[in-house]
Amino acid sequence: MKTSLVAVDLHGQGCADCAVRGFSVCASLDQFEMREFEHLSRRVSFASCETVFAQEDTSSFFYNLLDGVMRLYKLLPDGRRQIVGFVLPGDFVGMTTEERHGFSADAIGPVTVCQFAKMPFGRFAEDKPNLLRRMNELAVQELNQARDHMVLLGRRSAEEKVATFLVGWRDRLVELRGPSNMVPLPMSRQDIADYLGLTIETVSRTFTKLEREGIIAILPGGVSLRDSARAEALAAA
Amino acid sequence: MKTSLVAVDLHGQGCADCAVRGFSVCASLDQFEMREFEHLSRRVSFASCETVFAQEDTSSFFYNLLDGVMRLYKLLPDGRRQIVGFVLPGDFVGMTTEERHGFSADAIGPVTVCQFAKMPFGRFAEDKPNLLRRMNELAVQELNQARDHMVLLGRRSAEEKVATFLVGWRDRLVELRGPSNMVPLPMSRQDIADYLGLTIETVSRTFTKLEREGIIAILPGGVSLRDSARAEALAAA
DNA sequence: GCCGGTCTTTGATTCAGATCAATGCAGGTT
DNA sequence: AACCTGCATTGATCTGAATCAAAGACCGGC
Repeated sequence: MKTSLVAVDLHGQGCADCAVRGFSVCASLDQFEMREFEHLSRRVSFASCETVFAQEDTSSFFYNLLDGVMRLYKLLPDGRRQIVGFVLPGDFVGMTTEERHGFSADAIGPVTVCQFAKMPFGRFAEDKPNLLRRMNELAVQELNQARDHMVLLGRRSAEEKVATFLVGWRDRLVELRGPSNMVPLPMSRQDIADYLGLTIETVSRTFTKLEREGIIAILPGGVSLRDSARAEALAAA
Repeated sequence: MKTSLVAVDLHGQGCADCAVRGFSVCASLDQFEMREFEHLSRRVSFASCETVFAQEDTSSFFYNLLDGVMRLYKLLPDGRRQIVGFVLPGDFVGMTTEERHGFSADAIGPVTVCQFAKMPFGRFAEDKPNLLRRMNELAVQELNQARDHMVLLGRRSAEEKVATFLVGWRDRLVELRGPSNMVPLPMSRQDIADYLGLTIETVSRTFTKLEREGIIAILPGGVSLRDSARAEALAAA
């Protein structure tokens, strides 16, 4: 009886009641596969700012974000940082065939993940075309996002960068939580700067500029998109 | 007899003698699968500067580069261009589940590709875990490259960008053609600029600077890495 | 409420890289 | 050889964002 309880706890209350069940890789599994899959996973929580995995770590786990927000980033030897993405619930992280992750992930605020050991996951996925196709789909999606971000980093002005970020972040939240022009920003200004290839001062000044222009209102913990048409125009431009 | 000849021609002299057979997605197929696969593909050639597919095109084909070099790029409405990658023989291009490509590809010099119609390819791949896993591997590899490039675009100086590009391009050529410090650059300075998020003038000045410092020698059609240790140091920094 | 820390905003100044403007330099054509 | 034409290089100048330097603002802990 005790073992069973522990097991349930370790495997995280099962997938049946999982908030991200319909998204992520799980969406591709039928109920029998799901049952088996359940035993490969483990729910793990991290406190704010804790590191889930680091650049140089051996990549022994995959993660499915259940709750909270994470940042993924790469560090240069001299400490310069580039954030390569923010992770929201339902996102799948750490997919790789390489020995090491190549980037770090840490929690922005408290976070709960569904963790899979790489090896058993690999064995499970090996002969499941549905799951493999789904993983492909997700990888390709991420690749498209990455390419869009390259355009932003290489060819856009500070104002365009910030507007694009705000619109993009809002759109992701809308998909997750439904429409709203209030855009919570759990990450710091420094995080935003490191995501957009700017300095914290430039991000701050650009926020102020967008507010002066009536495009946004700066609120504690986020912004409100006052004139999303103009913000979107800046983002598309 | 005639039909057979035409078919052989259309399907491109078969896969058996294909130069990139051991690389790309093909590496995951056994000889029987290869036989079937052969009939899905068609060799197509493009002249220098011809467009293989455009950003807004419906993505009806995948491509496997057999010979030549291509550039992949995204255009902003106002004409700013970001090159998201250069393609060398063996590289697989156009993998996507989206309706449209989202980026353009054109030939730098004459090019030959192995072209697959998306639909029959999809049906063929559907239940082949080996092939699906291989495609995953390739997608993840590209994603890692894309993330490295984000760091370059967002956080590195002009000199570091150029050095990183030269070292990275040399390494890809070494893998393909064996070791050499002579680095042919089939793309124009403008292409390099649009890849690195710089202007053509800055690229040119940086080449000159690297030459003055004794790190490279500028030759017609390329450069020679005179001091690859120092170039690599700049690239890693 | 007050204190000490961290994060954000604002201001002054600098600088790397962009822009503007020639000039140089091949490869092809007549 | 003389003349294009499309790169590539070099020079002069400008500017957007970085850097340097203070203030504010916003906590959480007593």
